[in-house]
Amino acid sequence: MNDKNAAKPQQNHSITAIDEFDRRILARYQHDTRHIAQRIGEEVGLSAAAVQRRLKRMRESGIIERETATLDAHTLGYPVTCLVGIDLLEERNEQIKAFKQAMLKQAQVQQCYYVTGEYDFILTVVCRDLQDYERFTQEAIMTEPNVRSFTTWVVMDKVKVGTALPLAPDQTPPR
Amino acid sequence: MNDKNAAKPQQNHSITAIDEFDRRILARYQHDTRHIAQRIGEEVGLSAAAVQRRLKRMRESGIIERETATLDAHTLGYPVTCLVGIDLLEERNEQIKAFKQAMLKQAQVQQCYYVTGEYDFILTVVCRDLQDYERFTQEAIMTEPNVRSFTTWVVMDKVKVGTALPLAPDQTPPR
DNA sequence: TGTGAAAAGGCTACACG
DNA sequence: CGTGTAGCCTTTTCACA
Repeated sequence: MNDKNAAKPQQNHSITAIDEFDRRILARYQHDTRHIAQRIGEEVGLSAAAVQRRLKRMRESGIIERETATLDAHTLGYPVTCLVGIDLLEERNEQIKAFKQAMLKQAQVQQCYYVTGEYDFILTVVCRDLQDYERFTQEAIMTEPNVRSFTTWVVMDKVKVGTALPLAPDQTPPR
Repeated sequence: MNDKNAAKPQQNHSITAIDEFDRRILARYQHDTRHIAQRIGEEVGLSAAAVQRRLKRMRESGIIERETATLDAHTLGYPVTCLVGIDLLEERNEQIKAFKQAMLKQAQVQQCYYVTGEYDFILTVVCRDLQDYERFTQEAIMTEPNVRSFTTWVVMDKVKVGTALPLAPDQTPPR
């Protein structure tokens, strides 16, 4: 049992049961996966083994989707981040699907949302400089036959990043 | 009572030196922090100990900023994600700073970018439903005295999430 | 679920190239 | 100077109550 990169054909939404302990575990673990089970256990009032069991179960059930490291984009050569709003010519299923596939293949595209409203897609793109961004738009965006227009917002400050969910319905003290 | 992660007295942003081994380690580790050092070592041609040392060094130097878990927002009660473009009335330093602080306090705000162009800020917000989003806008956005207007894009599909950087897999001649 | 033992992985000291 | 090896320590996992 190794990589299960295969598509998940089903999502056990209804079967997945989360209790208050799980929430309190996740509230800590999502911020720092190196936060060890023993300490989480002390904080939530459970043994380390119980915390491990719950983490394992939540990984298998898909509640924990992945565990990743956030790197310093600046030091690694990508000091510039741009958000891009894209308007397509035709919003037919084929076209949408094709554009999604194209974005998945672009390594510089960090995020890609298919949205309602003024634009069809909104991207987050990292680049080495603005010249690199221009090259990206020419090679990845403007070559897409279905793009009507796009708008760029250059990020001046990443005020908040990450995806920590609000899991704190309460800070009920144990005991 | 062991050595805790003491505060980092210095951050060598500019002096940090990364070689090809580090890049190849990060290329794997950033996608999956449970990818153990021994296997990384086999893949990049280093011993497990060397991989550990390099990971530790990169944590301390700040190249690895944090290690987090991405959770299933849908199952955890936040099935709706909205992107929000915000236009401020005054772009003075005080106002900008105040708005940033306000967004940092909002747990539902996953991401917040201060950008150039058509908007001043672009947010990613998770919510329980559209009614919850409306409440959010009323309580978190419209109460901010400096907001001129805002636009909402509702996410229909998270085509791509996460922040994995393009780390030249094997071919990065010093350029 | 908690407990305690076994297994696995991470961390460090030391010698080598 | 960084690596590999070996050994220790921590963390996770498993069997059982």
